[in-house]
Amino acid sequence: MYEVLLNHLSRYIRLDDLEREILVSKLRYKKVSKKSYLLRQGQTCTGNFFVLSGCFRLFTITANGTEQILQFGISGWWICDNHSFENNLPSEYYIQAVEDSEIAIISKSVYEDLFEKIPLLNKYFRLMMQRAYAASLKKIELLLCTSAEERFNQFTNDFPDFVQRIPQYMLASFLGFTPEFLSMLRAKIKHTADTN
Amino acid sequence: MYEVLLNHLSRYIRLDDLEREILVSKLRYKKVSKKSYLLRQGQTCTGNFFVLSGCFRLFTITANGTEQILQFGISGWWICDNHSFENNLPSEYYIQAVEDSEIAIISKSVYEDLFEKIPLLNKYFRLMMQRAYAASLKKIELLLCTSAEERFNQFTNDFPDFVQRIPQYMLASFLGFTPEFLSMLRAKIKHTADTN
DNA sequence: CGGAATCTTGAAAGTGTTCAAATCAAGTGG
DNA sequence: CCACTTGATTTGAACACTTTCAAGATTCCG
Repeated sequence: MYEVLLNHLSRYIRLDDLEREILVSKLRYKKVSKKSYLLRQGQTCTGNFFVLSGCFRLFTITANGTEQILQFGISGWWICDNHSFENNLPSEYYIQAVEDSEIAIISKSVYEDLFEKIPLLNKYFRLMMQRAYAASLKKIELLLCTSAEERFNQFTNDFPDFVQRIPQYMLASFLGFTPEFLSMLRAKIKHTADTN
Repeated sequence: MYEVLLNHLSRYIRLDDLEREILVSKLRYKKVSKKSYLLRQGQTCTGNFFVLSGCFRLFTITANGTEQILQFGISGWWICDNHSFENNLPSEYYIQAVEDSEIAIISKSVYEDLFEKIPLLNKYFRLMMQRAYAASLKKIELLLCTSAEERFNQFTNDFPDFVQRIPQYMLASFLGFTPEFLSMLRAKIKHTADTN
């Protein structure tokens, strides 16, 4: 049930059987059907969610009422509003399943306790946070240094299968432009491909 | 010498005297004069740098040859190319002092050892990475959801004193637009203020 | 003081958005 | 399983925001 998570953990830290047992006993498994929410704007984020399968998006609603996707979470990644989670504050974000998905939940109520019982988890989450931070910095660089067209091309090259999985309008939002513009890009690319 | 760092640490974890002593013995203090570099593109990042005083910028050179600032580091923040540091890879970034500064360095050679001797540091850096990650996510949101003008106004309101400290062209770069455009914004604001 | 770095100004050009309408795809209930 | 409704994508024209380039003014620092 938690193999994906346990495998993932073992790539960063080495837990003994007892620790693993404690961890598993604190986890909660959940099937999440497409379009349902793990978190809505205004709610406090009560869990840290590990994606076992499927896909989630973290988004906010902008001043002019449109959805802006900030992150996707797929198998092997944690997704959470850490700020809300840590400080018990209402979140600005929505976390929604893009596909039927499965997750492992560490809820707020057991989080601190878990770190006390398994101190090595501090190292694991240090590395996870570092990874997420590095990914965010890379994204900032992409947003600041490249045009919409370059971002689209690069992302399509780097994650061709993921691009197939999600609706185009979500991809456009994530990459920071409009669905109409993405449509134009696709038409342009198709055309240049045709004329070769 | 390291008060800023030790105070900062004590806000997140409680070290005993021995641990503190070990930590201090592994740190290296350095004065860094304005415009000198802690890291250059192509080099491997050999230290994790805590800013005791002063200010640094982390930037890259874009395809068209201009500097793009991704981060500032001021007193109380760590600055480092984690990706390069952890994996011994050449960095894409420059880290340069914006002012005469002082830093505490944890170098690569003692980093792992330090976590072994003081496991509690895993918690501290977990929280630091989480904080840096949250800040990055906030910045991504800002870049995706707001116009250049809004970004400028918001940043100026949130960090009025910091804005005074740095050259305008660095602020423009950090916020993701050109110095010329910033100049225009300032003129516009000045004008609307005058006509009130 | 002199030279380099920084900031300002304005016109022209580019990139991406908005809006509205048409087409296409997909999910649902009868 | 088809018909219907809703959701997603496409297209094009007008517009808005930001950049580019070039020149001039200003400030900083040795």
